[in-house]
Amino acid sequence: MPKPTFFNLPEEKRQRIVELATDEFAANLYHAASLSRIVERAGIAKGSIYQYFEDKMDLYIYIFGLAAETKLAAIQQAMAALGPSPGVFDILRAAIRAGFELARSNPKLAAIGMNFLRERDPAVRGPVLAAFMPMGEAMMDQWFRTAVETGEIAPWVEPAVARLSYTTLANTAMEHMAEGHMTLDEAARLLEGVVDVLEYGLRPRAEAGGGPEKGGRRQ
Amino acid sequence: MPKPTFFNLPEEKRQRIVELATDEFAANLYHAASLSRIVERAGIAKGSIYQYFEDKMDLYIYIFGLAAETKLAAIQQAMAALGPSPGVFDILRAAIRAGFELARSNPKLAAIGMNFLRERDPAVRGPVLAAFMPMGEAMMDQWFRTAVETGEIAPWVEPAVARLSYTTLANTAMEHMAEGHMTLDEAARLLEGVVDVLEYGLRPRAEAGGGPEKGGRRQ
Amino acid sequence: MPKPTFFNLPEEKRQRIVELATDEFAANLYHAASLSRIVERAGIAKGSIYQYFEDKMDLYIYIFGLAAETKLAAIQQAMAALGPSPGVFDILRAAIRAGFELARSNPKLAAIGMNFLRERDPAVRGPVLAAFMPMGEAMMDQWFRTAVETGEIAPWVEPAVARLSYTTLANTAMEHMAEGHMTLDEAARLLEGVVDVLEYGLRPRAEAGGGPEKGGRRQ
Amino acid sequence: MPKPTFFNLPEEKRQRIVELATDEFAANLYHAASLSRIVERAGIAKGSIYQYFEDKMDLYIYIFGLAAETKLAAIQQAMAALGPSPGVFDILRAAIRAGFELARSNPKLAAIGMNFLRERDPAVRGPVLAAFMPMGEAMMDQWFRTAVETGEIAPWVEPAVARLSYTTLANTAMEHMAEGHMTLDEAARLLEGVVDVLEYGLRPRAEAGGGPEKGGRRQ
DNA sequence: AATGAATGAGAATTCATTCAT
DNA sequence: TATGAATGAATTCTCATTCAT
Repeated sequence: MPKPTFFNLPEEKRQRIVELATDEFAANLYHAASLSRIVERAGIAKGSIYQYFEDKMDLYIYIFGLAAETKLAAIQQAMAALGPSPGVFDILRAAIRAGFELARSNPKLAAIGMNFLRERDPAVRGPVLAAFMPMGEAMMDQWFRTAVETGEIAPWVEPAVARLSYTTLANTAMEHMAEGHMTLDEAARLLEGVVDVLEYGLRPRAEAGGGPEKGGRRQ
Repeated sequence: MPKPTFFNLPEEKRQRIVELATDEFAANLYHAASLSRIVERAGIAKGSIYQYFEDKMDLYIYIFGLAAETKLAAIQQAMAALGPSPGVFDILRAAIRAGFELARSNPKLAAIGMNFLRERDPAVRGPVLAAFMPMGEAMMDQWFRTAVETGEIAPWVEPAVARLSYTTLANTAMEHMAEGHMTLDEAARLLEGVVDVLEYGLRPRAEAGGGPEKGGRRQ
Repeated sequence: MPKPTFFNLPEEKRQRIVELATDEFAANLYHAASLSRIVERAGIAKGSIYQYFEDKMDLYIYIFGLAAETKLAAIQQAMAALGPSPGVFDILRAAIRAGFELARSNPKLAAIGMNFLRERDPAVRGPVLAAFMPMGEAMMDQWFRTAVETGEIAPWVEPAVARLSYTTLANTAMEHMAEGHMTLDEAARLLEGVVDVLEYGLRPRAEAGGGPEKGGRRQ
Repeated sequence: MPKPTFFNLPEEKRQRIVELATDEFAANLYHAASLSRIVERAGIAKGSIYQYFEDKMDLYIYIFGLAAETKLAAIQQAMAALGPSPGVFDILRAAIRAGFELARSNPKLAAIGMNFLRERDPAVRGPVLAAFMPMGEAMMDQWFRTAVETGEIAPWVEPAVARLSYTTLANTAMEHMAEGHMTLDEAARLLEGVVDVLEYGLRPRAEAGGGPEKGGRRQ
């Protein structure tokens, strides 16, 4: 959490710091990101950043949070347009569109999220997950849990697993796109195609057994 | 490629170096891994590691190669047991089982592969891909291409995208497991479930249009 | 170019760093000069020198520039005393005297220039020449070009070659002196003698052919 | 001096070592030259070079000596063709031609000499000069001394200075050429032109005073 | 006599963090 | 509250030389 000092800063200066820190964490994983570069580009004193934030991690969590908030807001707005009690696959499609919209309008915010999903060091993942798990993972798990309850998807689908799969695939598609292998439109359509597949594959089937024959959780 | 010096080393010493380097690259992405730590733990002089390898990347590629070889061998053995001309989804299931088997018997080797999939720096990805692409990506792309030709999956499925999706999902599941959230059996069964879904979702359908050709929504 | 930090340093400290760096580059060619030694002698932390300069080359160019400026100022002052439109050989004699004056009053500054003339690595020569060519080589070439135009020296004398010869000879004489084989006065007189010879030898001659046009022998 | 071991080596192996060491010292000044590279390319064991030579300097002096011998032989052969009691300027021209001939036929040997003339570290210059001074400098000094005695050049010309000037100019021209700014022929002709200038400038003049007006040694 | 593995000092450079002003 | 200089440990890599086999 930033120190009070940070919020006493003139708006413009605070903005500049946020912006340049965002740039840095969008372009590099945590350890490769450099505080020195941030303060240098922001034109502030090296020591000042420690007046505003406890340390590098504190700054990172703050920046990550801003990106997460923005994305969450976009998703919730998209969901609000879906009407009452939308299906989980409609939610997913809406979330995808919202996510890609954000990636188009603000690629750096999106990059911060993508980078985090690549983060490996537990010393980095831990604090961030601790801070944001409820906001991200918990929300999605709820979607799937509901979908199972409403019978929209088969009962053998585990929420955490579905969420992880969706997240992973979405991130992969966005990176594939960010690396220039696809246009944003192609990536979005592709991912909606994946949802189609999931929708088709995950829905309860008429077959006896209530799940895929050879795998899945049958206990 | 290691220098000849390395292969002239007493078996035991060579083993120790491989093991400690494997530990290091299993626990850290490339840049976070430290040659200094490796030599320190191995109890050899700073300069000695450069008697064995050209540089850090040379060592990394060697260690990565050992992991890749082991994994490839396991996969090919599993495929050999499938009988003649197996379907792509049977291959995937076999590969998954083999991969998870390896992760059980040698979690560090598996971790090296998982870490690479998180690698972001092109200066790291590039040389490794150059060295191992034929062995990994090219092989998988071929599976999917064949499956399209044999009509096993729908023609709108792009090999590279399918491969990326599969790889990413498998990696995520393995990491999920490696972090202790699932037992190995659970993870394996889960992933086979995903393949079930894919098999069901990707196969050519009788409906008009034959699939999400543009990836668009059909509702 | 030094970083602003460097110029904010207390005068005394800045002086000490300049002095010790000058010592180091006066005593060693670029690659043999050691930043570690400089910081050690200066009693500052290893990392501090990078607060002041971008890198080793940045420091070297700065130190070289100080030496070059000093020498140039001395030469221009000497030239100013020559009266209007002096002949090229008068200029050379003045430059020699000024250079040797400098070598007497500040042998280390002179040594830096002499060392550069011994430098072989293009990675060292390149950046320095790029920064100082106009100040050094271009200026001298102009002297000789003018001298050809005014008919003071024969038209078959190429500016670049004349400049190179003069520079090399002057450098050799100064080094010879710096090594204690001659007194400064002896060296200066000697070099003026060389200029005499050149003046006599290079001037347009009455003989047919006007000089060694092809550089060939005439006997 | 090489150890006896070296001369017991099979001819071919000895040749290879000499050749590759020559390459290395032709391409780099002493400190930049790497024993490691030499033994690596020669395909001999690192330790072996220490069976043949005391240390790096011992090897360098040996290689330098071979180059010096070759050059000296070429010069003496050229001088032998001059007939009895040749003039000093004819000797110089012959020496120049011989030197450039050698640079054409064996650029590496020539490069070793050129590099030495750029050497700065007294720890390098010292031992080499001690070993070869009589062979090189003493010989040339004798030429000029004789020329003064025979009245061929003016008495105010000091042998050591004339030798240094000649050496320096010749080296500069050869380097200029080696860097591709001149063809070998152009360089040779240019240098003979310089000798012309020297011949013209250094010869005893009719003027009173017996030397150049403003400079020269008048004691 | 030959080998070649081992050594360790030394090189340049980067970094997050501290602290006196 | 802001500054920005100072820190020193850490990084990868190179080198001439030694020494047990």
